Amino acid sequence: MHITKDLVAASATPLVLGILAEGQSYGYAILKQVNDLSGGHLEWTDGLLYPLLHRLERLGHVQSSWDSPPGGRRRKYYQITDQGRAELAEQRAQWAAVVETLRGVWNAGAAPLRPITAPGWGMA
Amino acid sequence: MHITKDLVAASATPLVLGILAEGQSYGYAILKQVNDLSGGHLEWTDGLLYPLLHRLERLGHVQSSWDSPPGGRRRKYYQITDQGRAELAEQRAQWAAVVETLRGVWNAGAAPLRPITAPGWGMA
DNA sequence: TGCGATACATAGTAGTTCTAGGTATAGCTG
DNA sequence: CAGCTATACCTAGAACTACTATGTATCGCA
Repeated sequence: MHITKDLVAASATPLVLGILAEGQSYGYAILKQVNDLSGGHLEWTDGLLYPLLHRLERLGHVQSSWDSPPGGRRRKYYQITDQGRAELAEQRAQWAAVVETLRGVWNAGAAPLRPITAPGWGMA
Repeated sequence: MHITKDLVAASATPLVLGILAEGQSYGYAILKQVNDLSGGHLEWTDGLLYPLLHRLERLGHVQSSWDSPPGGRRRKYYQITDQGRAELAEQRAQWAAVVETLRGVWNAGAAPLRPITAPGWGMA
């Protein structure tokens, strides 16, 4: 399944912030993790991720620091900031609102009487 | 709550197709319906909707026909095509995949042991 | 020593989108 | 009937964004 550009764009920031909320990571690892977590549906390239990380840093949502161990490749580790956690909460709320709206439309014809409350979609 | 541009863009097509899947409608009514259904979170302008409807028509997802009753304003009614229904199903599947991925990330730290299967998110 | 994987970066094009403006009419109010 | 608001539709072009293509460098392995 190919995911449309718009959906990829809309989910990119919350995905990265969500991953970093669990612990610091670096570009290449995030890339692999997203491609893995999505079951291969989201096919991110590094050209998508690095500019996004730079933007998040510019906005103050993440911080970076280089790690250059003697016997290994240099990596730029990113960690989420308090401001980034606030942004993540905000994004989750927005996603919840939009998903709720979509479900309202999609379920209107299909199952009008089913009372639906999905788990895991509460506001952060 | 202000919804980001990207999320608005990503949800616009599935919303319109979803609304038209329940019956034909016209631009102005769709506009009101979306603003209403989203609880005011999605604030669409006509400048967003009309070009979108034109694009959907160009792609063959919807068909339009003018209605100009003697004692009323002219309206351009849109109805979904078979191809449009297929597209809607595809979009639902994509949304399900992305939402699933996001939930995987977001729940990882919060509730690792909860087995989650949301209702209403099956592929069309 | 050559290749694939790891790791990061960005210039510039190619594309999209949203603002701002335009047309027109119905219906209400004074 | 003049003026206003709501209804109803449309689009040019500026303003913005994102993705492709390309570049650098090192490690591990055969």
